[in-house]
Amino acid sequence: MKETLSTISQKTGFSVTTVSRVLSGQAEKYRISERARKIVLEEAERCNYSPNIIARNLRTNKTNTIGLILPSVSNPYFADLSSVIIAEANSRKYTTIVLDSMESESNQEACIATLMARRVDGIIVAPCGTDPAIFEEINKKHVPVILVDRFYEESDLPYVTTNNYSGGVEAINSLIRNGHRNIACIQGVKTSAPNKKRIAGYKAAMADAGLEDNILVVGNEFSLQNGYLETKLLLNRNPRPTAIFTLSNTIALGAIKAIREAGMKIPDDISLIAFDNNIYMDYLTPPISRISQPVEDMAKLAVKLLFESIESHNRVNTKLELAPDFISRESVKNLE
Amino acid sequence: MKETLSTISQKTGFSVTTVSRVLSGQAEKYRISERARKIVLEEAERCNYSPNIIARNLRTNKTNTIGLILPSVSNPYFADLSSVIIAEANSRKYTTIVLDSMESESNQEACIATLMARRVDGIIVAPCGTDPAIFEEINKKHVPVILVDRFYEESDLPYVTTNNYSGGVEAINSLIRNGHRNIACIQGVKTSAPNKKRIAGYKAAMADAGLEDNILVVGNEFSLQNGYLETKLLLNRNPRPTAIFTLSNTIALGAIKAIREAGMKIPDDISLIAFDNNIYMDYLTPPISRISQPVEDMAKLAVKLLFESIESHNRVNTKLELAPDFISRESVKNLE
DNA sequence: TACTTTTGCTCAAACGATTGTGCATAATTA
DNA sequence: TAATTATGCACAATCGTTTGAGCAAAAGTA
Repeated sequence: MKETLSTISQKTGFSVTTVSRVLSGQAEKYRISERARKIVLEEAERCNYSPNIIARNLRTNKTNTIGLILPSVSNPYFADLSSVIIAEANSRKYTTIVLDSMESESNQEACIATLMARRVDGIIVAPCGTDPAIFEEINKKHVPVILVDRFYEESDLPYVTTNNYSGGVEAINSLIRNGHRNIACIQGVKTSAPNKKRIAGYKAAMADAGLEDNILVVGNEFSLQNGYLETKLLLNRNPRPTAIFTLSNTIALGAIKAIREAGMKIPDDISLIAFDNNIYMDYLTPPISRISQPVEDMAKLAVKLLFESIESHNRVNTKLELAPDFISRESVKNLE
Repeated sequence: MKETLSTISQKTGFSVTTVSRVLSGQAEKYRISERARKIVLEEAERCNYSPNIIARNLRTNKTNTIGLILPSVSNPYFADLSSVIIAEANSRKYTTIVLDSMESESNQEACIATLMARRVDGIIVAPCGTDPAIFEEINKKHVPVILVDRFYEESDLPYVTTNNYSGGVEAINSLIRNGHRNIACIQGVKTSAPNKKRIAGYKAAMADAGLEDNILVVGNEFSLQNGYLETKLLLNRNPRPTAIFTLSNTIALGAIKAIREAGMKIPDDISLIAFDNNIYMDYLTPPISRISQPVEDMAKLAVKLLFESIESHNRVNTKLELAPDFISRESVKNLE
């Protein structure tokens, strides 16, 4: 492990330059003789040489590393996302540094500082907060930034997200088709763009059906607890909603907990539709109807955009919305 | 961002050395005057200086980075583990590189090569495969290695894991207390130590109850599909087991799927107990009795051990088994 | 006044790679 | 044979930081 170009140079008698060129595959370009190549390669093999990437990074001013900032690494949705991103980056010979902002803007700033100090070649982020300024500056002056899942509507930062509006519309329309009129929605972080779009879809679909007066949006966090508490309150309302639309998988679990505690059954006593997809949702009783985000496609596209940007040394300004899938299960009662 | 010690040196008139010492908090130690400190700090502030960590790493031969290799980044169990490890490392000013071996030894070797080339200061790994040699060599010659979850019985590499044996015993005893005699077990990767220990616990508890003849172990993968297929077969056996013990959460989901397809109900027609804990298990119908691993404690201890090793420049040889929790729910029928 | 100690700072090497340029020698051509 | 071109390699600078050693000038002491 103490093997360097210099030690190989000494062993073989060739200069560090020559050794470097052979080992970095530039032998052809710099006309290194077959003989020299062979000797150098054999010595490198023998001593198990592994180039010091730190030194290379310093010299080339490239780290072959990307940064990934997520609001919650352990959330299954983001765990899936990171899994795909890590794999995609890896297939391009890049390493990923995953950081957790824990839904806090100050943590997020610390994450950014870490990534900038480590001179990553690009950043993929599901941002928290409402101010795009810091990412815009980085994107303009330093390294490319691609937003994923969450984005800033007023900014021209590139992003890949689900078509959250149509997801909201689809969810509500399916409820309306089943005769529901009194549909409540439990939201997550109010200021996040996906949340806003889903709410917009919900409201538009309700309005289209002439149900403006029944619009009811509660909650403020993408968490189980939020789902639980808000559902408790919803179940006490008069009239009680016949259906609940939860804007995340965690909120859905909280809602289920509250519904059970009230001794009620899904879908007989109340219907439920959720955003997000997780395999376990099919194993709940009943399986939950849901709006599934194309996580793998989103992750792959985000990486693709990032590398376009890195390799071209230009910024992209692509904004992509991928269509969600509606997965119909048995958590919605037909009231007609 | 093009700000370096050298540019600050030029602006302020102090040498690069002095600037470096002020900015790295060594002013006291090297008797830099208050006046000089102030000037340098102000200039650094003004131009928004951020040290080039790559250069620092090269010079100090430390990267303040640890590597984490997992068999499946998206598996909720490992997602939880990585979340805690990332946070713990971060609180010690370390960055984590997460890599996915995808349960393949050749991938695992590639991961190791990546981490060594990047000169991480230490490695935490839930290894796959049965050969500890490569990790032993790294641990001996290069950087400290701590195993987590999975480990090698014959090796003296340090590890933190669950007491999988007692977990197996507890699961089976609880079934036996409920009158079960015909208990099948669906395992994961046969060669992994946790799997072996769980099986050993299962067999010991069965034997203690005089049920050697009823011992039945099937399966070979920590996956939903394995759980599904093996359960299909188990349900066709004669006599059919009255209870199934699945060695992971994914296997449990597969078992549930097969049981449902057969038109059977848990626990009325068959009982189920699983290894691993996930919040959604409480929301299944019925909630699943399970052996919960202390993921957070394991992660924190693994990080603690790693840093002991890094900071002391010595290897630790601690081997820790943490007691699992038995979470009793309604997936087990009392046959008596 | 002369010597010692402290203060405040700089020099220059080092970490390990990459890379533009240059220089012999060998091979080719005229 | 002389001029030209091709071949094969090495020199030395560079990336931005850290750090042991050293050296004036200022302050303290005798």
